[in-house]
Amino acid sequence: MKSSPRSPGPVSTHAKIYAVLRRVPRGRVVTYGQVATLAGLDGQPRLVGYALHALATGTKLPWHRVINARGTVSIRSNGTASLSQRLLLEREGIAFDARGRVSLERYRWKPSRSTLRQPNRRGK
DNA sequence: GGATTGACGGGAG
DNA sequence: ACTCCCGCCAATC
Repeated sequence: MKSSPRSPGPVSTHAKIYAVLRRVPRGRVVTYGQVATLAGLDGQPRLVGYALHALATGTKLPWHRVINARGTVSIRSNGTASLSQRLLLEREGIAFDARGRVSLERYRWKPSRSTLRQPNRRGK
């Protein structure tokens, strides 16, 4: 039996989030809320942020591709935004606005039909 | 084991 | 378009 800490499900919440994160292709970004939805935690974007916060420094996960719904790099508890995150994204070809915002309309990752779990995004 | 926090989102003003 | 408030749930102390 798995020594699941206090995970309600068979897989820990973090694991689900990390699994989704791994699918985010290079040059694309996703919002916390979107990751939460894809991870089966629809409506709990904070859990995503918490999971990312627990990531080790040398993680292989593309954590930098996760930004908030405003299209900006989230401010850490540190009080400052991760500058490296922006650099990593720009390095992948993602352009930032003069105000430091990314065009979600343009870079938001759209998962394949197979992994599609999104209920119905604001279909513009 | 209870209380607080936290890489957010959405609505309301 | 921006700011403030509340809520959700897990992890931490």
